[in-house]
Amino acid sequence: MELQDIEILRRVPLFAGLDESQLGDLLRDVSVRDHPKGQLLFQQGDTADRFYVVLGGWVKIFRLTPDGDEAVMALFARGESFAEAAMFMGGQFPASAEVVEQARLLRVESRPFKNRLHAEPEIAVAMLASVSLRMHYLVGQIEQLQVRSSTQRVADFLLKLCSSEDGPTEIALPYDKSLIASRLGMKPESFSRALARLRDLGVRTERSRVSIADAAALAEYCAGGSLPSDSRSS
Amino acid sequence: MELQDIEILRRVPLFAGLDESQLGDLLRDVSVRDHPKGQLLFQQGDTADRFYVVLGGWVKIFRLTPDGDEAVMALFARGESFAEAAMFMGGQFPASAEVVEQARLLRVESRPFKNRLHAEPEIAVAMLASVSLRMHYLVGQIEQLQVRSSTQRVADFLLKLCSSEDGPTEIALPYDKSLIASRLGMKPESFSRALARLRDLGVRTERSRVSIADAAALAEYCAGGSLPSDSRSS
DNA sequence: CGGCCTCTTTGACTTTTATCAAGCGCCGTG
DNA sequence: CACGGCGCTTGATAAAAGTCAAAGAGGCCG
Repeated sequence: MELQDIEILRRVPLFAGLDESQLGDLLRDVSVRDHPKGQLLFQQGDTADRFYVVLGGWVKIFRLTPDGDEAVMALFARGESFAEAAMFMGGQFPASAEVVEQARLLRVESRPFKNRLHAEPEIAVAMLASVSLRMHYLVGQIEQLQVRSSTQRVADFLLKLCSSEDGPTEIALPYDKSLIASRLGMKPESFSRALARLRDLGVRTERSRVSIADAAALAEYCAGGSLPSDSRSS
Repeated sequence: MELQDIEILRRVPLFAGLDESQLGDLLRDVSVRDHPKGQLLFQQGDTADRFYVVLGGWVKIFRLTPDGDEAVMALFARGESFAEAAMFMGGQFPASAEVVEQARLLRVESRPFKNRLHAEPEIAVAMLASVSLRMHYLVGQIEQLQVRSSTQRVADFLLKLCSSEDGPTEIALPYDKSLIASRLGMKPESFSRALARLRDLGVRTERSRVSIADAAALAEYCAGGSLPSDSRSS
């Protein structure tokens, strides 16, 4: 468990509201491990006795259709937790999870975690606080879908992918572009065009490799900046 | 506390995951009251020692700007809870709340509620379960903004307003149309046009009164149906 | 009663994204 | 190595919603 990991944990809604000592207590019972691409974390029907937080890499949640091919239900990236709802409920995992790209995961076991909540109900209350807050925020976002343009969403996605460094980077798309497009709520065509528009900001793509010349410029664009070709600026 | 109230409570994320007896335990410490329009529930800065669930009517959350006029931050309708994040955190309300339209509210006091969570941590775990589940759902909705059209959102809004009866109804808009539009994430012009489009489905509007000839038709349209004028159907 | 102000509606136009269609390139297989 | 499939890109077009502008409708106040 490294310092950088803690910073990421603080951004996970479940843990965001905990104070130093509460977080420390919880972390006594968890493990952090790196997982190779392709590893199966759990399968649909397994006992939901744990949940995970992604510290790096990618994990996909999927189910197998009767036809035998898989339906990807969700993709989780750094800073996101998954399977905690199943764990809290205490049944079985409703889907399977597989590491899509070499991933660093925090694993929280149900037993010690729930024991901790019983011993320190304040932790549960703090979690409810931050999760409630986050939920209201999300509901507001949904109702006012005044969100960002598709190009901004793609830029945001790329930024989350490269390890939050400012300089030039090269990253690998963890998945088919059409799947990424659907995760970002747009059609593959729109995704492709968005990438093309970002070329003006120093984003080159070749196959599944993307090179980013200036992450800071991307970040500024996400935050409301305009594309270089846009003549009008505020 | 009437049977109908319980049904609504079951739809509130915080309570959705509780079993019969857990919910019963919690309800021992709450009160249900009808509030007249205009009543101030709490003011920014008050101690956050309670939260509410809307069983009927409307409540607005607002702050006063330095200029003296109010900025509405949120509107809550039946089936929504508010101020629980502030209560869990235990500080002060960050904004004020006022009854916009004669409202029936469930009021939950912090002290007995938190005592209950301490006594039965299982309740906290169940709440975390359903809130987590809901959060994942919301995140999915946000990422894939393939949501519904603005007209469908308006239809949905109207349905939530009329007390879920099928027959013809007449309802009063609780607020300026431009404010409702912003709550629904669209411009006032789009809201107006959406209402115009719904006329084909038996929705008449006159001032702030809206009459719905056939709620079932509206519901079907929300669920993916098409407008009568749409020639193509699936 | 008249004038003004705000909210609402309507119209014309622009922007954004989906849709339809075609073409390109990589890659595995025969 | 040619073929065919599949994913990706690109172009043209259409639908949806935002923007700008102006007109209509109530309500409030003098």
